[in-house]
Amino acid sequence: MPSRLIVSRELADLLKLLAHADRLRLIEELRLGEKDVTSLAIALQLPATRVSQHLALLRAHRLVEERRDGRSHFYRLAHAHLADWILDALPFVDIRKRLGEADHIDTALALWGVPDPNSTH
Amino acid sequence: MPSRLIVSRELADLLKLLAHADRLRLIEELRLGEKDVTSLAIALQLPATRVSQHLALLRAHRLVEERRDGRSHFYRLAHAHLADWILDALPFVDIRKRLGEADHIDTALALWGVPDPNSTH
DNA sequence: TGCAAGTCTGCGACAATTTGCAGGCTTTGG
DNA sequence: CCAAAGCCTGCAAATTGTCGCAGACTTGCA
Repeated sequence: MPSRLIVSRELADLLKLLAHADRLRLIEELRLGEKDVTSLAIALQLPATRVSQHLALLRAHRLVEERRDGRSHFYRLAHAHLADWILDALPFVDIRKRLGEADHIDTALALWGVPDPNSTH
Repeated sequence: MPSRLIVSRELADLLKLLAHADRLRLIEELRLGEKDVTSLAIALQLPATRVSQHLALLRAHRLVEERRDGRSHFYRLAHAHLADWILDALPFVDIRKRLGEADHIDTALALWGVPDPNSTH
């Protein structure tokens, strides 16, 4: 019954794909909608070549989808909730890195334009 | 304002830590409660040394906590919802790997003893 | 047609991770 | 005290991932 092994391998592949600061920022950057490679490169202050390489990886695993318009290639998230799911991991980040700031998580969420859940009910 | 960069790096570190099939299986194995190293090694069919090395990593990032009783070292999840959050990622796994099985996700969940959410309401 | 903008892919050097093995530490039982 | 059980750490080889650069491809425009 190696099914659990197979599933854990697939999950590990997915997490490996996401385990890179630039790719995480790309995904969060696409939270609000599609963007082209140049815009993403400017927003993240990265060379367009590297952005393209990251997007190629995300695309190979079907996490983003591509649309071409003229010379530009626009990318969007294939799963609308992927960016949310990633931010759900913030509580698991080592507490020692969040020192001195009890509302660090909310601050981080606000940085990505996520409304504070504590103020919505 | 490099805060977003810092947060993305912390998240990437966390994901990197989780991006290993053995460590994922360890975490899922601890879902139901604490276990000692030998039990984990037997359950996962891995050499105890490797299990210990994986646990050391998870421990360094405060994802698991250790309790010593005699010669045995028992480990438990530091965050009760970590295992759940990981399984929430199953919908993002490349659809091509889930061929021919529409309820593959539920099957995977059942493999780890998670009750089917579709049958609870 | 020619050229530039925008993006992609291949390749090589460099960096990080994984894994088995050897040895060490602590506890239990005699 | 001594030996074995249970676990941990350090180290080196092998594997894997990253990143910059060079070159290619397509599209828009003159």
